[in-house]
Amino acid sequence: MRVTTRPARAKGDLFDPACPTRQLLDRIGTKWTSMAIKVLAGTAPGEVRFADLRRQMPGVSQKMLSVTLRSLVQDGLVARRVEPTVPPRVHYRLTDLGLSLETPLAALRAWAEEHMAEIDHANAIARAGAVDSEFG
Amino acid sequence: MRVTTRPARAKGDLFDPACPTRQLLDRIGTKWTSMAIKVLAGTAPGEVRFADLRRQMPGVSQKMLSVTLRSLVQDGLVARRVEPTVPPRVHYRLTDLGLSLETPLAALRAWAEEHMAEIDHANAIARAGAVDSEFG
DNA sequence: CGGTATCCGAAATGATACTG
DNA sequence: CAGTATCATTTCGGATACCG
Repeated sequence: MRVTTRPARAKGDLFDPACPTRQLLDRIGTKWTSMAIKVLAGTAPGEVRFADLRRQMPGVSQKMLSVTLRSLVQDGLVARRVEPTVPPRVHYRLTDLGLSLETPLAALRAWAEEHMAEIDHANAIARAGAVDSEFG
Repeated sequence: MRVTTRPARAKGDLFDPACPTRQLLDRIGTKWTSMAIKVLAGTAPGEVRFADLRRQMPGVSQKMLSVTLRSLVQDGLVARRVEPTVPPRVHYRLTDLGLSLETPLAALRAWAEEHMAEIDHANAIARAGAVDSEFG
């Protein structure tokens, strides 16, 4: 997953340099990243402030939102703008690159909304089977 | 990420029951899941044996492949067939559900292959900036 | 307001050894 | 061959406290 530091690239390259998918999933697979992108995409091309973003992401801690946004900014997916007022106001928006990621991500969301019930059902069956075997 | 046990659903539901995307990313975001799906999709509708699968996934340990496949089977994305020979031969293939997931996943892979260089570049810039500030 | 630093528990992954 | 069990390591994420 790796949200915080990003120096583990060298290790990954050792056994599979040609797998950008894994690198991408390391990013969007973190707990809050895809949700942040979704909210930012919903606001695009407008900007959102830190506190607003946090309000739209129930359960996220201040630290994790900060860490998530920092990594997105570092990856060039999100742009950060600071108003030098006191207190400062910080605005976030998706870059063009970030927006282009929204398309395949939205497709994945659509699949999830359409099929997660089937996955849940499969898990229920598997759970029931495990219980059955305990009765046997 | 959660590949092994799957009882943490209750906790997630507490703050966001309507987010199947997170649940899906909890699954495909694990280190080996998406790679396994990719290999299985490349072989579909045929089957692949455990050892073959492992050979096509450089770096995966026997344990992690086993854990990954078990979770995919439990989720109904992969079907498992055992030949009762000695030694036994176990075959894996994507279910229809798993195959349907391949489509949005392939879109994500395409995006990754097309744009990861830009992400790397953004990271290089960010890295350089951090170095610059140390010179300042 | 918008962070950062630190500590801690939980979870993922890997190495190794053993089994049917 | 295809696992499972156990142990050790790494990383993630949350809580808390402090800063400009």
